[in-house]
Amino acid sequence: MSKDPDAVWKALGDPTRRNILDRLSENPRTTGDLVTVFPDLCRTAVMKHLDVLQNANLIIVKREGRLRWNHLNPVPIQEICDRWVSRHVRHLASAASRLKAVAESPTKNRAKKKGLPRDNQN
Amino acid sequence: MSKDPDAVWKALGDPTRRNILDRLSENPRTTGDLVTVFPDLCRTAVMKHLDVLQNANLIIVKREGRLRWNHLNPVPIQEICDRWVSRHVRHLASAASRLKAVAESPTKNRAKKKGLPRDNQN
DNA sequence: ACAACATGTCACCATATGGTGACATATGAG
DNA sequence: CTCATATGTCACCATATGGTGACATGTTGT
Repeated sequence: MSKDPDAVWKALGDPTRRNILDRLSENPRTTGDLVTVFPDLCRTAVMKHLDVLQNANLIIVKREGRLRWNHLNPVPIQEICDRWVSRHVRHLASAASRLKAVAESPTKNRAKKKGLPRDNQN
Repeated sequence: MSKDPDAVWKALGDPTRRNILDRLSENPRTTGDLVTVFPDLCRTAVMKHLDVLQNANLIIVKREGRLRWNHLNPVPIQEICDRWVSRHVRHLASAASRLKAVAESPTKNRAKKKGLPRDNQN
């Protein structure tokens, strides 16, 4: 369903948009309602953010008369998280232990290049 | 450890930086090595990305002589994912089922405003 | 029908961002 | 010591981005 992870990550990179998604995760809201949530922003700014979210498939928009209802679509978020975690969980673990080893051995104790627990860098 | 989730999310919003993290999750690499991974980018561009990642605490930098080693710090990623998931898992579930209900009931069948499974919009 | 309400669209703007080349500095190798 | 290697720093640039106000369009309520 999420065609473009890049668009999803990019959309999540902005705090206002994450805040919008927070609100929508509680219940759907009309655009006008969301505008009141951000009194420091003008309406069109909020609409722009919603546009980004819609293009990233993070929200589903339903028009009812003059009301535009915005619904959270949780699937892309779950997808990128799952994908990220499944890709990295073993790597994350080994990276963490490696990081721990680096942190615990002072730099000056290192041999020149031999015996380092590092893989080929080239 | 991750002082600023905004910085983490923002850092993850860029595909090059996510790619860098992918590589570092396998094993640490020197800056020069990472530069060779992105032959389409000039060195300083890669360094800029690493700077963003470092400022977001997503990598730990260790200087060894003229080599700069970059290590993945998996903690902030795990933190924002955990926080995001824990905050939204129940909301995500209810939002998903609500979305499903919206998708399954044609718009014109809706009563005016009464009986809608929506909460107070204000 | 008309006014109020809600949203859509567009042009503009200041700042941010991802990228570049050039110069500088530090370390390593011979 | 000199040269090679690796990185640091800076200024610049084109494009992107988050924001604004104004005008336009569609729907609802009276």
